[in-house]
Amino acid sequence: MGISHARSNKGITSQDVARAAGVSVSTVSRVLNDKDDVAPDTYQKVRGVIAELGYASSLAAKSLRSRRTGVIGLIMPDLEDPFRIQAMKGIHQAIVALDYDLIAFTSGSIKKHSKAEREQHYVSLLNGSLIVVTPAATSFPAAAPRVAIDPNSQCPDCLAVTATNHVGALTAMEYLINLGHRRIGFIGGRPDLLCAQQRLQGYETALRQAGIAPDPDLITIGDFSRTTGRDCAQRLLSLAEPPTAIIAANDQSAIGAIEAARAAGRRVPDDMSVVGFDNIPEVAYYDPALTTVDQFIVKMGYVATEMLIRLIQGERVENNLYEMPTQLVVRDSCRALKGGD
Amino acid sequence: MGISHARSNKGITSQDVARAAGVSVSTVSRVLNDKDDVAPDTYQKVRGVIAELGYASSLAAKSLRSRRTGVIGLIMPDLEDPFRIQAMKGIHQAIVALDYDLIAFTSGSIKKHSKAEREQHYVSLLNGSLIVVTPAATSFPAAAPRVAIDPNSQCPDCLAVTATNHVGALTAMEYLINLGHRRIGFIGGRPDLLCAQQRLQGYETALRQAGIAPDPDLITIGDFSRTTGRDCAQRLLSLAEPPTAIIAANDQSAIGAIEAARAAGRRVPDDMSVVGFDNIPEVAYYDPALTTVDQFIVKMGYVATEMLIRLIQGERVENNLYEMPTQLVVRDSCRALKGGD
DNA sequence: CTGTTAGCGCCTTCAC
DNA sequence: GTGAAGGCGCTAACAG
Repeated sequence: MGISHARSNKGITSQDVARAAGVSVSTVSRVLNDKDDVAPDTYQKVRGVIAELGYASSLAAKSLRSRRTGVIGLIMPDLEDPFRIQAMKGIHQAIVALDYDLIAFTSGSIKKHSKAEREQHYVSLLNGSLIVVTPAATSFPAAAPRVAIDPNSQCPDCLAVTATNHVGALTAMEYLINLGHRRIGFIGGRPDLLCAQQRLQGYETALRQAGIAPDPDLITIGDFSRTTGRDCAQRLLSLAEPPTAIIAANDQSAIGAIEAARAAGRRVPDDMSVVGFDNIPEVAYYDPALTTVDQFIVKMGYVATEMLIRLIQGERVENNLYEMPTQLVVRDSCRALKGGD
Repeated sequence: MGISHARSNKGITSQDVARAAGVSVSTVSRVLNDKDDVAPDTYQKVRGVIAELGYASSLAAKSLRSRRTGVIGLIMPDLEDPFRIQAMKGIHQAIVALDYDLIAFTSGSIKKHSKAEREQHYVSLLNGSLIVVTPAATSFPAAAPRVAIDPNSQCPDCLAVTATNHVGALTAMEYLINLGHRRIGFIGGRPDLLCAQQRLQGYETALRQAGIAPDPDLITIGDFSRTTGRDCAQRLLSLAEPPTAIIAANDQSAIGAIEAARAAGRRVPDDMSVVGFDNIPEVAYYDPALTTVDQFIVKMGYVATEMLIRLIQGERVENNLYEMPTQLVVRDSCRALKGGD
C-alpha cells in the first residue's frame, strides 16, 4: 500500500472565511491587512473564523494583485562553497530578525541559460520581487532591487557588500613579515574575480612596504579550491629557494597548501607557516588550527539583506558599497622564522 | 547620491508578447508550456519575441491559475545545524539534477506561530505547493505532499527518509568492543527525538550482544550540542571508574567530549577513544580526525527530494520509509585498549 | 492549429 | 463600516 497525495485542505479561500463569518470578502481582506476602518467586533469575528478554519492567504493571488511579494530571492549557484553557506546564514538571520518572510533560490530548469536570463526569469518568477546575488556577474540593467555580495567587479550604481580584501591581505602579510619571513609564497584565487585581485595587491603592497623585492616565482594562481591550493603549494615548495611561508587567497587553498607541505615532508607550522583567508568554520578545527583573516561572511550576508530591505521599502541607501572590515585571526599555522638566512 | 529603486521591466506580460507577435495570449501560453499543437513557425515567432522582449512569465499568475508551482518548500528552522545544511545540499543537488525549479524556505513573520500553523502558512504561501520538512514534528493532517527527513516520530502514513540509526550505533559499538573497550560511555541526544532513542538502543543492544552489563552511570543525555557534549563527558570522566571510550549521539557532542577530555588532561585517542555520529564535513579536519558513523546526509536530502517529486507527479510511492544505510568511518579518534583491566 | 471566454484568490476603488 | 464590481497575468476549456 503506497502513498499518493490526496489534495486535502484544497481551497480554503477568503470567500470561505467571508461566508463563515457572514461578511463579504472585502471585509476579510481589510481584516487581513489590518486596515483601520473595520468595526472591532467584525474584526474579532473574522479573526476568529480565520483561526478556526486555519485560513492563510495565498501568496500567489496576493502578489499577483499587489505586484510585490515579501519574498527575497537568492541567486547562488553553488551550495558546496562554504563561503556562500556562511553568507546564507547571515541572510537567514537577517530575514528572521527583520521579520521578513521567505527566501527562495533556484537552479534547475534555468541552468542552461545565461546569468542575465536566469536573473530575469527569477525576478518574474517571484513577481517582480527582490534579489540578493552572490557569485559572479552583476552587470546588466537591473530589473529589480538588488544587492550583491562580493561581486567580481566594481558596479558603480549597484548595491554591494565586500570585504576589505586589500587591507586584509596586507595585515596578514605584515604578520608574516613581523614573524621574520622574507620569502613568502602567494596562492591566488581566480584572477577574474575582484577579490582575488585585491588580495594579490595586498600581498604586493606589503612586500613593497617592507622593502622586499617581489619574486614572480613566488606568485601562483589557483581557483580557490583545495586541489589547486595543493598544486600551487607543491610548485612553490619545489622551487630552488622555496618560501618559508605561504599566504593563500582563501582557506580552502590554504588547507590544500598544508596538505602539500605535509606530503613533501614539511610540517606546518614548524617548517613552514601558512595563512588563509575567509575564516570558514571548519578551519578552526583543522590540525593545525589555521591562522586566517576573518572577513565576517555571515555579517556580510546580514548587512546585504538589511540593505536590500531598506531598498525595497523605498529608503534611499546612501553608501552603495559596504566594506566589511577584516581581521586577522591568529591560530596555530604560523611560526616565527628561526635562524635561516 | 544614493540609490533607490526605479521599478524597471515593470510589466511585460504575455499580452505584450501576444501583441508583438501578432497572436493571442493563449497561443503564447501554449508556446510557453510547450504544448504540442502549435505551428512550427508560430512557435518560432513567439519564441523569438519572448527572447527579444526578455519576457518571463509570472510565477504568481501561473500558479494562481494552475494550482501548482514548481516550487519545493523547505521547512528548516535553523541554518546553524550542520546536519540540516548537509541535507539542504542534497535537496539542492536533486533539484538541479531533476530539473526542478526552485526551493524556498522561510522563517520570519511566522516564527511566533506553532509548527502546524507555520506549515499551513507555508503551503498556502506557495499556493498549495509541496514541502520537505526537516526538523521535528510532522504529525497533523497533511495539507500537501510532504516528505520528512529524519522525523522525530514514526509517522505511519507519511513519507520519510531516515538513517539506520540502530544499526549505525551498533556497528560503532562493535568496533569499540573489538578494540577491547568494556566501559563505554554514551552521550545521548535529545530523548524526544526518535533518532536519539534508536542510537541509544543500538548502544544497549551492542552491550547485550557482547555480554557486558549496562551501567546506568555510563549513559548521559545531552541535546546534540557541543556544550552538552562537553558537560556529559565531564560527568563521565569524573566517575569513580570512568569509561575508556565514549560514543556520542552526534558529531558535535563528540567534539565536545574530546574538548572535555582534553580539559581533564586526557588525550584522545591515547587515553580515551571517541566516536561520533553523522560525519559532518568539519570533523574530518578535526584534530584528531573523528571516527564516526556516516549517515550520508546529503544523500538523504537527495532521496527525499526524489520521493517528493515522484509524489508530486502523481506516482504512487511504495516504500514510504527510506532507510539510508550507515557506515562506520574509521579515522583517528579511537585506539585499542592496552593493558588496563 | 488558433482565438475567445472564463475564472484562479485577492485587493482596491466606489458606492451605499 | 461594509458590499459589489473589476482586474492583476495566466491557463483551460470551448469554439471555430
